[in-house]
Amino acid sequence: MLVDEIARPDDVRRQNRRLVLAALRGHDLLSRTDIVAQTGLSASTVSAITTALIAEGIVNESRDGDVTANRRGRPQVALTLNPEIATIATVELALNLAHTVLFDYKGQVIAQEIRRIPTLDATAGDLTRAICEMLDGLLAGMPGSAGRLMHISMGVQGVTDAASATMLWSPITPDINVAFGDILCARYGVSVAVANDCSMIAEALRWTDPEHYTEDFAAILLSHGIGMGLYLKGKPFLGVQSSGAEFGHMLHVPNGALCRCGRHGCIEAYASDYAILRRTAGEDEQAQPAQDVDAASFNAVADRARSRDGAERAAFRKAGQAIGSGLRSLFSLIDPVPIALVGPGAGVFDLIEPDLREIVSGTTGWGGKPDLTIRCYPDEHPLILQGCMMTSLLHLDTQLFAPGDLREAPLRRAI
Amino acid sequence: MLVDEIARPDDVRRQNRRLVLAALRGHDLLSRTDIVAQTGLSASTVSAITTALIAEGIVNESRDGDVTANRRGRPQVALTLNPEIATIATVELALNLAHTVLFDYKGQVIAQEIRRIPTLDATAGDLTRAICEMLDGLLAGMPGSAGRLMHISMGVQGVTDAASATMLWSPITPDINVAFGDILCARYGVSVAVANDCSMIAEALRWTDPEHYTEDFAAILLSHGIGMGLYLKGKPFLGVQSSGAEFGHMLHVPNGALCRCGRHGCIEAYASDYAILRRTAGEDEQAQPAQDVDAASFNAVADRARSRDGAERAAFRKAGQAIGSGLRSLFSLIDPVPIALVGPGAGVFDLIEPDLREIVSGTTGWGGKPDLTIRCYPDEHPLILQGCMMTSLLHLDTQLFAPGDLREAPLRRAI
DNA sequence: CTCTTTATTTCGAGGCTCGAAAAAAATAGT
DNA sequence: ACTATTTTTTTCGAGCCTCGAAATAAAGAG
Repeated sequence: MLVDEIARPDDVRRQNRRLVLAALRGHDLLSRTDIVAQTGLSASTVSAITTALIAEGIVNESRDGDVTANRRGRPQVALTLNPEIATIATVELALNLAHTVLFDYKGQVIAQEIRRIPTLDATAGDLTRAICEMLDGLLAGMPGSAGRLMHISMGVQGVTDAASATMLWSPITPDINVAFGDILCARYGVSVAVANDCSMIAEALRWTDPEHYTEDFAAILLSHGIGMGLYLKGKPFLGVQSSGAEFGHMLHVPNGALCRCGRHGCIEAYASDYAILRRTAGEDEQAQPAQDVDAASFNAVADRARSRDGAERAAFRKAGQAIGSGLRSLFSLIDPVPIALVGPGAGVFDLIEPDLREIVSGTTGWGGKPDLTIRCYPDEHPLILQGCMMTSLLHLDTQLFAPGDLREAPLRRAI
Repeated sequence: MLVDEIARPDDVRRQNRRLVLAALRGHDLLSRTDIVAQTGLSASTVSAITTALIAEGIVNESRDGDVTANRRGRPQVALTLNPEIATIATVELALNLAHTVLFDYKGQVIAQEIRRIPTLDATAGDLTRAICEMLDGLLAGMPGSAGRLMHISMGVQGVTDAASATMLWSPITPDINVAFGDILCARYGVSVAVANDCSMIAEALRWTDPEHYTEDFAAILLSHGIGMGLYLKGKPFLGVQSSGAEFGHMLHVPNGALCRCGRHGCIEAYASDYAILRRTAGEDEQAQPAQDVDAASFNAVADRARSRDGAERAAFRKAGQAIGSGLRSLFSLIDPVPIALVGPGAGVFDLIEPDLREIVSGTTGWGGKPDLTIRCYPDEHPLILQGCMMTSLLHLDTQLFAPGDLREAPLRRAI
């Protein structure tokens, strides 16, 4: 109905606990006084909240890390998140690749495994079996951490539904509607978040570079496919059905080139690696997209594009136009925001930048700000990993470690 | 910083008051028991809140409107918003038209004036002068209401910045960056909301037809220009700089037809009335857009398009393709949502629907739901009016009538 | 005129935040 | 060595809030 949520007195405490945990998450070592300064809460409230957090084992006093030594007055005692209160696991699933990691509550790596899997020929069963094998192995190797597993975050290439923690469609495997969330939840008894890898990248950027990526920004992954992770008003923007912002499948040319999604004219059909190679090879726009493009041949094409003005350079220019066209439409809807380009395509930004900027320029027709900030991150994997980690840790901070819920078993998957 | 907002105990009461007022706003006559059922609050809390609201004069007990007559037990006493506690004013500013209305707190019209103004030749000063004259006249005619004026909402054609309550650019007048908010705020001493007319339409739909327009939907105005009002997750979506979702200026054809905004290839340059007439007249795509298109000639073209297959019909088909192309991109970003088409363009929907649907079809490449709901509302003015009204009333409900703030003078403009 | 039924208010318990005062724990000065 | 000063942290009481239970109010039914 129209009724929003009803507020209860203890919601206040929940919210302020979140604030304290967020402060601690951002700064590792903080005294109570620091927390007062950061959050704006009163000293009494911070005292009450921190004593509770310490009693529950979520936060530790760390005497050795003395923040302010040799000053007059009672010394501050530094607080820090207790790394051993929880373990989380992350899974990155990409083309021919699965990467699982175990982290502690402070975000330090406990153990990890990278495995090459022929995903194009793998069924949903194959994939889940491999992932579970890997997780089982990690947990078995770290018996101390196994019992403390509290959340799993998964970043996958493809279209996901966050609400049902399902991978709806992915270019890396023929199977569709794979309910990774339910499967992993059933096996490990913890809540599971499944999201598009681009959402994870956005999450990572927000935490690693809060200077530049604060309230509103977009991370665009230029790789095998074209995806986007979007932050609006300081919150991750997932689509209405929470299948994410499919930047790569905005329409660039009506009835244009064949896209891997089966439709025609998508941005991806001009700007992804397969699109660039298809054009470079002189194939028809309607030719079936390659399922896999290896980095070597992509880089070879980029090198040729840089050395001489030919079909290669033209293909990258087309890519720049496609992305620029998408950005122009995106900016019409949500106003210009800082853009992060991530993945192999970011490594060849010099080849696409001029055309991209030409199309985007004059975004605001009535004379608004025309400047466009773009930063490039050629390697997407560390960002995906970190995004998964932050997703899990933030889930613990906000959901699980809210008062009262602490001891309840997390039976359902996460939002 | 990263810190969200800090919660205090009285925030709880504020939120729950909002809930009670929202229930009353939606149902006119409600007993305390009804409110308990609607909101989920306890009877004690509802009792406490309603007695406070009655004491402050915001709510009235209405004995005559007996909800449940002739039943056993103590009869329920109906509560209703007190229409006389506040007056609000709305201003609709469109091409050659200004429409001002005074409403009471229950949303009933007190007085209104419609005035035809040659806006294309009017300066910002002319416009504000006219608006103030009209408002002064209405307030003078209703001496009882004048002192109770508490908010003004303005819906204008063009690009607005809600945060600064400014009209950044508008097709109806040459002047730009007109700070209507500051001007009206200074003159009447109340907070002022200035928004795009399409946002107002969305607001109105949400309240008049909550069945169909709940959490997520878009209202697209097809008229002199092409605009959009968007609701996401039950909240109005204004762009990052809160200049709104400029659907009409998404890119349809790179380097395409000349748009009134000065750029090329915008959807509006194909789908607005001036675009259709330009094409019908056989003019070049790059010809300067007409500043004003009268309804009669537009309808004449539509009639010809219906009667024979010629340039007219082709123009409407182009319009359908442009809108369809925009919808396809929009749906890629935010998933399909119900669409309301509003304004003159909605009256000729039969002419654009086939092409529109053909382009949109297959929106979700991976096999998601393809169904697209479109409803048409040929007359935009009642919706704009109602949207302005609801914006003001909701502002009073949520901001002004929160406890503690009641007697403070509203000196700044609204968000 | 009493009984039953339903609506609303009152009252006490248990939260919460906050400011002021108290306690704790160090350095500085004599 | 011992007191004064300074800074951090905790404790305590006031003033919010919601809620459940009990009390009160106001009808119709018998």
